[in-house]
Amino acid sequence: MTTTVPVPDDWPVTEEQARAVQDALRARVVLDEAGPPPGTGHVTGVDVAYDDERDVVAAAAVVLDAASLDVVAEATALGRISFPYVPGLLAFREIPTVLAALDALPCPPGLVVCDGYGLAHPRRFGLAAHLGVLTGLPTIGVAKNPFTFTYADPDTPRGSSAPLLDGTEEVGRALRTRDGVKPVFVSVGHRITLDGACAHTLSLTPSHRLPETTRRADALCRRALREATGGGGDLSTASEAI
DNA sequence: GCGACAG
DNA sequence: ATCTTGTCGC
Repeated sequence: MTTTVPVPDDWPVTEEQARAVQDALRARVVLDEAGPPPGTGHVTGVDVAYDDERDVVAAAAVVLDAASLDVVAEATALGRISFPYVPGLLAFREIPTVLAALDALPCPPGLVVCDGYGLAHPRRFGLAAHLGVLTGLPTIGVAKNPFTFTYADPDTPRGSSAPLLDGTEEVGRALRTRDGVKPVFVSVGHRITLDGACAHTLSLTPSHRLPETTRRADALCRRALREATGGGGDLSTASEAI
């Protein structure tokens, strides 16, 4: 079942308002917890796909058994685009629909793995940190690009890593998940350590560069978007359906 | 001022 | 993110 969600009435409209929300919420990030042990319990991937023309967002949450990486549960949600894409403000574009997908799950999500950053962010409050504070769940961010940050190329073998730096501050880690393949960029979201976040990322990448959580969530939200728009029906009825 | 910039 | 063909490789 795909649930539908409106943009909250108090959602920020300007970039200035959005930055103020980040500055207010970032004090609530919890950084003194070890986080769940890798390979146990549930791990949930969340991702979002867009159709800017029709103003539709589809989000997916896919729960995996952390040990087997089998799919335990999944949910999707549809919404309207709640904010334009602005580097540093990605969370305001994704969070309402992602929260709806998480709420629609029939079981606890456990650790949530986001497609993007946590503390590796201009104001140390990226998508994963924001989602963690709003849900209270442990979260990590695994991004495909280094954003504005710098890093030295990790050694060739899978498991090698190098600090992801904002100047001299380590805000995350460039982590090699496959031999000789471009690393992913891991950062803490909420209620977990950076070492824990990297251990989970390696546990979720037995055969691909990106975590299985991200891969499953990406495939599911694209399918949900296709079925809501691309599938059949004209543009107006597709929008009315939301 | 200009360019870069998670998704 | 999204627009897009064929192609190399596990």
